[in-house]
Amino acid sequence: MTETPPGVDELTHGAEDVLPGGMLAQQLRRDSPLRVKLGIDPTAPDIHLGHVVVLNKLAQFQSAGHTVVLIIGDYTARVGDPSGRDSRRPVLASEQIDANATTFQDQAFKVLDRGATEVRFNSEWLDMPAERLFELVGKVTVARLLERDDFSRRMAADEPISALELLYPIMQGYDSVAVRSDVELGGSDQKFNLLFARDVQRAYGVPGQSIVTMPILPGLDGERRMSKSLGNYVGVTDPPGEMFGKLMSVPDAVMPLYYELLLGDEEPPGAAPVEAKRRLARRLVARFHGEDAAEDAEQRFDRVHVQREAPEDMPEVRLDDALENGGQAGGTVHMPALIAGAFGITSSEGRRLLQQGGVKLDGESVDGANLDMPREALEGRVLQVGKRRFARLLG
RNA sequence: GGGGGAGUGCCCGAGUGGUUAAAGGGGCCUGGCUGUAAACCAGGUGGCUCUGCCUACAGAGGUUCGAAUCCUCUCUCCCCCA
Repeated sequence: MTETPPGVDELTHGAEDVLPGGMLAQQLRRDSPLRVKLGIDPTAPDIHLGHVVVLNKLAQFQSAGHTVVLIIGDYTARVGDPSGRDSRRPVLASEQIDANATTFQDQAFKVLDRGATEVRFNSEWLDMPAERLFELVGKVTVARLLERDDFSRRMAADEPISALELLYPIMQGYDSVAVRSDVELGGSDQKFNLLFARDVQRAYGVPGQSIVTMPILPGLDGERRMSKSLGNYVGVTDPPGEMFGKLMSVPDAVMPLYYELLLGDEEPPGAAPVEAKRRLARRLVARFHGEDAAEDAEQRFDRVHVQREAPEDMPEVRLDDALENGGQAGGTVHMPALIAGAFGITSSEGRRLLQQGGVKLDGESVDGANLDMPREALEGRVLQVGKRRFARLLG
């Protein structure tokens, strides 16, 4: 019985799957650092906490001395991966993809060590002549591709599968060939793709990688996976206050997962749920914005939500700017238009909020019948919509 | 190549000539309760200079006093057969 090499337990801690069994441990016994791959398609411009789960794990490998290879899927983003989705993903415009690729890197390096990371764009090798593409595609069978869960399910349900989608796992697999990856990380929804890459690697006569998948982080709704398009995400570049607030709205039920996957820690035992959540929010904000910002964010939160006061800092809105057509003659301000201008909503929406009693001035509800108010009654006061939107009105 | 089916508001999904800005559900928003949790209750959810006006049921035409609903063409998607 060989000793388990140091590191393997930690490196697989929290993982959902580590396959094939025992392989990673074996790889770790080698003297040379492993090449650990992560592919990200820049389909949305922000990295959120869901990505962080995997990035954390990657950072762990990195600090253990392994080489992280971050692949920006600028080419595959044009293909569209349907994993975990019911419908096909729209193909993005290239300019959009390129722009996303840039912000993606910056954000990924909030978790990873930039100096120790090899960044590659997969257009580098995937943008190949048709002849070579045929060679690649010729190495795999449709049957093998159709083993994937959602493909077979969609086949069975008579739902469409575009040929392009079939290409996706093949290309992702070729990434592994191109960068000679020893290990690939990903979310558990990527399991098939990561395993499939092994086939592609072997078809090219190189050793197959081992794979480590991480559990999927639920979003702020506590139900569905965290994703930008579902709007249930916390971006790593969200401002401290927003990040704190969003985290405080996480359902209790998924809090243990947040602790586990994002902090690699247990929820503090015996703490009241609010307290536990507060610490979670505090720690995560500190991680991305620093300790000071986290403290400010918490104080601001208390002020607004515990003491129910207006925050100290809030956007300032000039009455004239908010009212494109200016106030009415006679110094009256049309409230729906003001609300719309101040908070970037439509005036119809502003009107509804007003009529439903959701609008306050200096903390006092505005009578919904007051569609027009004298300008003097507004200048210098704090306009509030709902619980958390504030603006200071300036003449 | 042939045949069949479908395109409705953020999403799903009713509606098949007249109180239809369009049932119902989901989501979301506001209010209540509260811990910006869950659950629950109430209201809202196209736009606007709002007791009214404008724009909307894939797109363009047409029939009609009147169309999301009927007709024509176009576009898109799905299925089956080959």
